Amino acid sequence: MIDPASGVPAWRQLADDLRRRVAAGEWSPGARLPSESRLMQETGLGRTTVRRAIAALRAQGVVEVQHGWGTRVPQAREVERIVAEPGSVVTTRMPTPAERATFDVPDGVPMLVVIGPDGIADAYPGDRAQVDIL
Amino acid sequence: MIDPASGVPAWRQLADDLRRRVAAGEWSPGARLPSESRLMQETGLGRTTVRRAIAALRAQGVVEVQHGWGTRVPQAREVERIVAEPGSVVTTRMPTPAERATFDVPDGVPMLVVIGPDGIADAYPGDRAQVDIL
DNA sequence: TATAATTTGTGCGTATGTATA
DNA sequence: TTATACATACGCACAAATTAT
Repeated sequence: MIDPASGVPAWRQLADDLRRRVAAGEWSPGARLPSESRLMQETGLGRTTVRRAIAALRAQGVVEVQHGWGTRVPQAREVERIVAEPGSVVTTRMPTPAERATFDVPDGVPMLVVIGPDGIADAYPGDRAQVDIL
Repeated sequence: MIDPASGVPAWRQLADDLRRRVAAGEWSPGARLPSESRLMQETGLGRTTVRRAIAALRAQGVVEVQHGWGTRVPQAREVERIVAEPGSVVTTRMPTPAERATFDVPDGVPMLVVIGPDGIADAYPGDRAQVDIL
């Protein structure tokens, strides 16, 4: 799984792998991800490397870490995670009055706009969505 | 170049190829891309298929098309195109007062926030930036 | 000014494969 | 299984815009 000769840092390979598995729904929200020790065993990596991967995922909001308990996918996921295909373009703008009405977007919240490879644009309220690039 | 047996529609393969070549700077802004007829010759595709690929790129702002002249990379590119690495997360929010000052962001313009695979976040004014996923 | 060549815009019909009812 | 709908892809013809001769 982790390829030391690929040129990609090991912590990044592990983070990428975990991010993909979270996006695939391997762990339901609230469920515990493998512990640091377990990840060390499964991957053969050191603790520093494993922790660095998890730190990156925490910063991205992909996982939550609770001291003494473990790592989990955020429970009530207030943000929808949109997986952007290669060939997409992501922009942002303020919502139109129509979008404010249909999505019930609060004042001061921008929209995330994903223009797919087919040129079709989808807009999501910025307080409830984020785009994952896998 | 275009592989009919790949399962990916031919127009999408062509669009992806052209998008990558534009991002690589193969055509400087204002320069003319190959005409529809040329792309038909080079790829062996029909005109409908070639035009569909270009339509997708137009919708994404990757190219501009001028009737009777041709297709070009937008001249004065008012938006900065950020290429997002796999493993990144894209969100949006309104700028902080500090960002408004340093970037000179007009009222009502949100920020595009790219959190890299390393967990480091970069924010760009939404009216001057968009994220490409290659 | 006029003409021709090139290029994109638009509309038509046809065929094939795939997903859905 | 059949029928329907949709996406993809091809070919053709003509209109409109641009540029060079």
